[in-house]
Amino acid sequence: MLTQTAKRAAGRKAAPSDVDAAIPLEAKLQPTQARAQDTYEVVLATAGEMLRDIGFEQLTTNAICQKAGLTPPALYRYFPNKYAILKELGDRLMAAQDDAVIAWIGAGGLEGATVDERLAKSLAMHREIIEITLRFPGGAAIGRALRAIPMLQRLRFESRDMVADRFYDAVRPRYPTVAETRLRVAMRMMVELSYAATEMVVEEPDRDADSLNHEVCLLFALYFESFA
Amino acid sequence: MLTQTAKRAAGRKAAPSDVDAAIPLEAKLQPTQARAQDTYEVVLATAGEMLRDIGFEQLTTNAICQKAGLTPPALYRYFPNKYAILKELGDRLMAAQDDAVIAWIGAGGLEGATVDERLAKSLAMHREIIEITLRFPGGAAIGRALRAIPMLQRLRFESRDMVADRFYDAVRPRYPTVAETRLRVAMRMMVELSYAATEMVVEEPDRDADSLNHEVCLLFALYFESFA
DNA sequence: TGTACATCAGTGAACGCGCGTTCACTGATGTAC
DNA sequence: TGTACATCAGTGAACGCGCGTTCACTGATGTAC
Repeated sequence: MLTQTAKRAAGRKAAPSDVDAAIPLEAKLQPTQARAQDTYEVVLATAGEMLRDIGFEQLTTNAICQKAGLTPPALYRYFPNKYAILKELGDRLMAAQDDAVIAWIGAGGLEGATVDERLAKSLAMHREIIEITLRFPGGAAIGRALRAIPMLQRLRFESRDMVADRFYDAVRPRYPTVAETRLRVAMRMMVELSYAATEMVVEEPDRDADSLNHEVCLLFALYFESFA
Repeated sequence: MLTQTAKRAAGRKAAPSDVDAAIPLEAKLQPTQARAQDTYEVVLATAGEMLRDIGFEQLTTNAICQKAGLTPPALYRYFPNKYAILKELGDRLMAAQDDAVIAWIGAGGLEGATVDERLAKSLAMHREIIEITLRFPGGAAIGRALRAIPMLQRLRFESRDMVADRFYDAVRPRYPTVAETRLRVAMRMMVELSYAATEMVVEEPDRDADSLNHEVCLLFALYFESFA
């Protein structure tokens, strides 16, 4: 059973921009039978947990198989190597976050009569993203892997740039005097720093998580005011 | 020949907070003779370059030795494993950055009569940090490793928290009405997001580097205004 | 509705490679008198 | 100032382990008639 997010991530796999990678990252076969689907999912779920527990450097395909109760050839039926597994996890996490942000923009998250109102909305969104990441098995570790592994960096950049474009589209009409280049750069910076803020909270969730969220949202709210 | 930064990094090594790590990260022996000092440094320099070229996952001690023109036992004389090398590189990069920021605060970087003046000062500092990172062999890759490798994360957190404390000390008298807890959280957030902004620029140095710097500094300048 | 066959899914066992690491040793440098 | 000795620095060669990966195979599921 695929979730909406998983389906979307699967859809991304065919993107031709990945074929130039030296190491293949795409799934070899898509599972067709229900049993195979389970295997595919259990590999990902197990990898996520192990990523959280031991980090992606210690993560090995053999260890995933052992913990998942599979033999290596079963894993290799679907994934050419461990990076393909990380890529799929990364795709799904990014997609889950992106979907939430895009839905939030679509629901008027950026609109609000007063600064306080806009601040409250963005705070709710930040909390939601953190919630999504914490609930995702190995979410924090996947975030780290997306930054650290060169072949996954592109994924992160593409996700960020796409979200930044949506922000641009949403705020463009509101600040007609700001130059396009500047507004685009500003949105890209804001999205990147929002990611960083999310990671900061999920890496140390017991350290002033909500105060941090609050300050981050205030930071951006004041910045947005300056465009008006 | 040790630079100031290197000396300071070496001084940190004795910190007792590291002894509880399962994998030893401390240098086994400090080189005494000049020839040994060269070996120590060439290992670090080579590791930095390779980190930049292939990433820390592909980095192996054997490969470092081969590229550096050494045999493995020479490396193992000083470093117990590859993480110790990464830790030393991380120590040095963090120290170089921290030194610059602390010097900047000490020279009145946070002071200025107008917003524009303060903005110009912080812009100069951000540019300097980026310059330091780009000039450091494998600087961007070391930054990634500091985020991604669990045993190096602490290093990054300690550096960030220390710098945040310095910021706190510097701005505390200026904003007497702001609660201590809040001001500390705010400074920690600001330093973390500054790191993220630096990494954003060094990862994609050709993409609007200076515009990004400018927006980041504006972002923080406006935020600081709100405390007054 | 049952049977035969094709395809899908997963197993058991092992492979070669290269990784981190070490042993026994030689050569270089420093120092005491 | 030279010699003897101690210590420091680095080498050559190899080790065992576990990693990613594959081969030949069995069992499960789906489908045509």
